[in-house]
Amino acid sequence: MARQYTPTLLGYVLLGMLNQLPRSGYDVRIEIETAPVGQFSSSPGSIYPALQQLKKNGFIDSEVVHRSRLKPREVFHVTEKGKKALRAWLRKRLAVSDLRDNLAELMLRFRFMEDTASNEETLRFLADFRRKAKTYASILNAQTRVQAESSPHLALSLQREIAMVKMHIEWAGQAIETFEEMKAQES
Amino acid sequence: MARQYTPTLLGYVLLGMLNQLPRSGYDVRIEIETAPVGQFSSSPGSIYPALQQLKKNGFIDSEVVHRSRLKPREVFHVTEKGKKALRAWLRKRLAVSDLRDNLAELMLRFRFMEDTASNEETLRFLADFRRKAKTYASILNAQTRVQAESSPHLALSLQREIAMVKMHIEWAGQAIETFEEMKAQES
DNA sequence: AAAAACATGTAAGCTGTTACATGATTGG
DNA sequence: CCAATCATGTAACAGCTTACATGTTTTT
Repeated sequence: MARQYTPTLLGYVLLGMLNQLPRSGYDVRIEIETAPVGQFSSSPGSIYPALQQLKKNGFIDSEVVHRSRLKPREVFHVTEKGKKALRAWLRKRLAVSDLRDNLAELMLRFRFMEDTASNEETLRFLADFRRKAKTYASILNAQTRVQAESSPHLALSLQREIAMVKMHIEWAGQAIETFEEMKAQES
Repeated sequence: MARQYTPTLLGYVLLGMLNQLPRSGYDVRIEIETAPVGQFSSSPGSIYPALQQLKKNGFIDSEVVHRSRLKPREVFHVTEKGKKALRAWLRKRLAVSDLRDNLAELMLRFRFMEDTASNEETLRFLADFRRKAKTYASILNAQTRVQAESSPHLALSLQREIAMVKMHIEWAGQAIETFEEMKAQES
């Protein structure tokens, strides 16, 4: 049995995009180029192999479409297996270190929740996010006390990091409010 | 003539660290592991080849040291060529898109300026940083007006991005103050 | 005597990048 | 008919990761 494959970040992004709307590789490239979803290259050498990989592993499937009379396009859509993988990615619990190292990925996850996750699930994500951010904030504050007076460069770097986490705690608070209101209106 | 090699981000970080203090590969690994400078792997397969590459291209050199009686260590130091490359990296002008895609690198540059750059140079960097951040902020504000009412996910993502840039503008302001005071005290 | 820490490396593999290559269709 | 756009791909390479491999010195 071939050992299991897990998509890369780019793979999940493609999964997320195709889950919004089935598309051709070309369409995906255009969107990544114009509405930068992350800092991914939109070059063919980047996108096409990634799509092939996803297809080979059964996360997406494709059908060839002759739209009017243009050259036939290969339109990809997410399979059940792909949807399952996407949902699992979106639901993954956060680590405190993600706040420092994987912010971009967390934000991508948040954005793709729009098409797959319930408001309840989004709220769970945001609550987890805020909690982990608070933990990280206290770690950083402890560091400030320890290093006390170091170089201005180091001190300012730490200050920036702290300001960053604080901002994210506030942001999460606002976001939670937004989604709680939406939940209230549902019932 | 071999086409010229430019260090990768990891390469510059190693250059910066060795510029602070000559070290062995092992010492570098330990520091990257314990005081995370970025999200680099501290594994030997990551660090040693990177050092070899820098050495091969004349950015660093090494001497074998028998410290007391431990196994001989290979201690690396930055050459003139390496220092020149490091300074060039630190001085590189910023692009607006760096604020979105390369924040981590910019902050690494700021930190390594401590050992190489004058306060004047640091101030130039910060001024450039703040200016580019303001440009980016106005771009984001324009986007807000355009998309107006979209999904809460997208709207909140954009809000977060804006809060982030604002925070960085303020941070740069503080940092500029700090370094201007230092400059004043110099004279 | 064994375990932990010191110290350095190699090999295989995956991703993603740039550059190259191809061909169809549409607009001027 | 020529250029631009549509559309898909391959090849070569760089960089990093994990896992493997090896041996020494110090501590227990």
